[in-house]
Amino acid sequence: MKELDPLLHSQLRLAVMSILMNVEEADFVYLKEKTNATAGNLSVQLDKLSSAGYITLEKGFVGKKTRTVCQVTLHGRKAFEEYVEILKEYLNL
Amino acid sequence: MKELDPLLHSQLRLAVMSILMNVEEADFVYLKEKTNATAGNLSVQLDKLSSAGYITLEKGFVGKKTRTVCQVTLHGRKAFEEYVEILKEYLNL
DNA sequence: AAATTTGGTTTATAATATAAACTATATTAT
DNA sequence: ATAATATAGTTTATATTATAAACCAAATTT
Repeated sequence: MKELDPLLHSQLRLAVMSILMNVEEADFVYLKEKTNATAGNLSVQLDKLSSAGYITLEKGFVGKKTRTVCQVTLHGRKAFEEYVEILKEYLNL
Repeated sequence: MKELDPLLHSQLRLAVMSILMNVEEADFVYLKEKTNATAGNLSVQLDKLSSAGYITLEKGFVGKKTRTVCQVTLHGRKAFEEYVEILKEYLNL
């Protein structure tokens, strides 16, 4: 049996990636609401995805408020799709 | 987003359940080979699945050698199917 | 201007996965 | 016969991970 990418095989990171696969971009607040994660947890997991090159984090401002915008990269997209393929074998889909 | 059953959302336990969903029963040695897990890890994860009532463990003998036979329970089957349904939402399947 | 909210990050803790060490019996080689 | 190796696991220690709690800085409300 093939290994499931441990970076994606995590509840919250998978949820984030799943959302990002379907939108052009999403900001921290939106992801937090959608996933029901705490800010701390989300922050940590976004950093991991970013460090792996699966997403980009653009930390900017709206007026003087910070705004972190996330986007899935091509690399992240591929990893997600590969993960899905392997998972399908596990789930008999 | 719905929560993914943490008992199933684990590489090894998911692999075990996936195998057990497709066979009448499987023993420790078979599961170990199929999953490439170490004996220690497999032992621990089988106990967790068993404690949750997702599988049964029948520890018997073949001659004088121990043999642990595993089977998925109805409860386990339901949990697995529910898990798959929720996961599908994550994966857009 | 004090209190609260917003948008996060950092750090401490709890939970999990994993491997290493161990036990008991069985088999093989000397 | 007995020493060495293999088989079938379990127990325990450790590394990794996830999560929450505590914190920070700026903005908003009272």
